[in-house]
Parts: sequence; structure tokens; C-alpha cells
Amino acid sequence: MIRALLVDDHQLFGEGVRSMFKPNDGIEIVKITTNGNNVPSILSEIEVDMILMDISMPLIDGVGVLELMKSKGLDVPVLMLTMHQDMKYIRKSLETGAQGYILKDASKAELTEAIEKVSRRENYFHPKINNQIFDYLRGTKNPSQGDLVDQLSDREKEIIGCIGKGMNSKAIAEALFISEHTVKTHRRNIMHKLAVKNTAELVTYSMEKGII
Amino acid sequence: MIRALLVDDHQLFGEGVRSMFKPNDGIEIVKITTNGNNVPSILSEIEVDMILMDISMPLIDGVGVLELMKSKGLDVPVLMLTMHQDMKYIRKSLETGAQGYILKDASKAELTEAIEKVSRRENYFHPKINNQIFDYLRGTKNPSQGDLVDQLSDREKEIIGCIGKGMNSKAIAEALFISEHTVKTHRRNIMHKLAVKNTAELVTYSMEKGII
DNA sequence: TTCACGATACCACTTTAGGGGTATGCGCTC
DNA sequence: GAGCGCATACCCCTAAAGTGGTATCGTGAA
Repeated sequence: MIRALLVDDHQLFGEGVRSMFKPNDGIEIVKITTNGNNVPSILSEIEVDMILMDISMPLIDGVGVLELMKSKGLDVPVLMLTMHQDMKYIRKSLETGAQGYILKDASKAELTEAIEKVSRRENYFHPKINNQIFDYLRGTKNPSQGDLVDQLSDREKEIIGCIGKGMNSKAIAEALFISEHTVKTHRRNIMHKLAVKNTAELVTYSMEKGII
Repeated sequence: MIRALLVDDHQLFGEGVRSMFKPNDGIEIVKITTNGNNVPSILSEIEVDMILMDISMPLIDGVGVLELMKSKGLDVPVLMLTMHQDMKYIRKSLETGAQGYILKDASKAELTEAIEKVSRRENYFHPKINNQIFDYLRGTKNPSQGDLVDQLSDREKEIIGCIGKGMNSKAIAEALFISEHTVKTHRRNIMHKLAVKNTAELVTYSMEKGII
């Protein structure tokens, strides 16, 4: 029986995955937490064979939890379980030490296989992202030739999200508790980084790249 | 026993939710489909009391499935089950006739309550989005039925395409061999028809609707 | 310990968008 | 033939975006 810890902010998803595994599947979700910050204390209390981790979570994201674990010397294999098919997330996860990467639209059989492999400290990649892995490995001859989107900071992406919702600089400033000047500076930097002429093109580009 | 059909492209989520409901919960997911286009044929084969529907799906989105059902005269209460907290999605869902709206980070208890209410053709809204519903109802005296995009003329869609490419009014005027004044008039009319505040929101909305 | 970067903030300025009108000609329909 | 939607075009004006700088502070890397 593989004992797994699930880290996901979506309660429904978590309870769903837990109920999905029957005793004879050989897998048991022994604990679910919606807050990645609790992972170290949980690991000190109970013993698990692997961790199933969502990437996008509000308080601390999956990569952040991986870093937190590493800083505390916690060595438990982690399977990233996410909707993001972007190379950005995959790369970040692998760089930070994830053992595998699977998409949320995987089947139960695929998830079972992934959990088994990761718990044995083998790598697992979902078939859907294999091509991207190859493309990425082929493309890493020239690291500067990355995606323009990768140059954006988290704050800048946050600003982009607000812009897409139709908020103007003043509204964004109030929402983020910063000055309107700062928002305008961010907008300028974003436009330079993405090499776009105006807000319309910025929104188009960002939506195509999945930032919005 | 409430018999539910689940429409979600994320297999894991679907199987998870299905396993979550035990016989004594009074709810059974009798069928899961990852393709919304199959909903009409499924409804003709099996009998269900309600439909649990994800909004963002690749082949046809949740709102599209609702429209498809309506066009075929299929009258089964639908609970939208999604991650999107945006009023835009909520509005579209309600306009197209969804009976309820719940977020994917809801608890099992909340989902159970929602399914029960919707199967009785009562409305259900997740507590987290109640405020947005109120704001919406306050702001909309005139509930416009039908899709806003349908009101756009071909010329207006052409203008929208240019805006999305980052062209300003002057550039659009030159490209279409018309006056800049005319372009500005078009932009104004477009924004009124789509009920958006500015160009950024216009682009976001248009891309979601597939105009761009 | 520098040094780079991100987030913050401000000034001054030009260009563009956005909102209020009004108007004409064309094609279609009732 | 009167009305309607659409594309066209112009006026005036305000608000916002966009461009050119500069600058402080904290953090983390070299």
C-alpha cells in the first residue's frame, strides 16, 4: 500500500481523488491539505511514500512547497498534478526537484501508474507533455531564446490579469494597494518585455500565451 | 437517489467526483462524458435528474452545451461546476439557462447541497460568488437575452480583429481605407454593444468569444 | 560586498482612447 | 415611402494610455 499526501486547494478535487482509490488499488490518500505551508509539519507527524501536489494554489504554490521542503531537507518524491501544460511550469517543477508531472485530465489508470512510479523514485511524465519535453530539450542550446512570457515577474502577470479584466491603472492601483505611478511603470515594463505596441496587443498576446 | 450526468474534460476530476458519492449520499453519477457534444445523445439513452457541467472544455464549452441542449429542446437542470469566479462566466451561464453555479474548490457538503437543490429546479449559487450576483442584478435592469456578439456587424468584427492585432484607430483607418473618425465611431458602437469598459476588456471578451 | 533585479514611486509631457453629440447616403423591409 | 440598420464622417471635450526620465529599497546572486 502506497501512502500518499495530497496537496490541493480545491476541496472537491481532493476528496474526489481520495474516494477514487479503493483498498485493492494499492494506493491510499492518507492526508489532504489545502495549504502547502503545512506540508513540513504533516511530514513530521505521519509517514508518506509520496506527495501529490497541485501547482497553482493561493497561499503558496506547488513550486514554493518544493523549495520549502528542500530547504528543510525533506526528501519525499513529489508528483506534480496540474492543469498547466505550459513548459514554464513543467520546467520550474523539474528544476526544483519534482519526480513527475501529470495533468489533471489524466485517467485513473494513468494516475495510478504515475503514483506507483514516483513512489519508487522513478520519473513519470504524462504522455501529453512528452512532446513539449523533447522540444524543450532540443531548444535549450540557446537559453536566451526562451519565451518572452518567461521574463515576466509574478507581479507583472498579476497586473496583466487586471488589465484583461478591463481595469484601468487607477483601479489596479487601488486593488493592489499600490500607487497608480507604480502600475504605469509596470505596464511600461510589461510592454517592453513582450514587445507590444499597446494594451490591445498586450491582451491578445497574453491570452494566447495563457497568462489571462 | 438523484441521477446525475457529469460533463468534464478532466478525467481525474470526473472519476474523483463519481467515487466521492456513496450510495447513502442519495446521489449517483450515472455517466461521465468528456465531450459536451455527446450530451444530447446521452440524454436520449439514459435518464438523469440533473447535469453537472464544467465550463471550460476544449471541444465545446459548458455554455455551448447549454445552447445545444436548448436548441434541441432538452430541459434538464444544469449545475455549472467551474474554477472561474468571474462574473463574465457566471453571467453567460445564467443567461443561457443554468440552474446553479458552484466553484471547484467547494466542499463535498456544498456540492451535495447544490446537486439536491438543482435537481429540484431550485437555484444554487456558491457563497463565494453571492456578492458578485448581487452586484450584477443591481447593475442590470435590462436582462438582454441572446449573445451580445450576435449584435455585431461584420464590419465591427473586422475592426475588432484589427484592434486585437495592436493597431490603433489611425492604422485601422488606413488599412480599411476609411476615416479615423469612422473607426472611432465603430469602436464606440462595439463597446456599447459588448458592454465593456475599455479596449482591454473588449479584447479579452472578443478572444473568449472567438472573434479574434 | 557589490551588483542586478524587482517593486515601489514621482515628474513632465504627447498621443490616444473614450464619450457627448450630429449627420448623410445606402439598401432593405414593412 | 417611411422607418431601420449600417457604414460613413465630423465636431468638441475629458480621461486615460503611453513615453521620457529619475530614484529608493529590499532581496538574492555573483
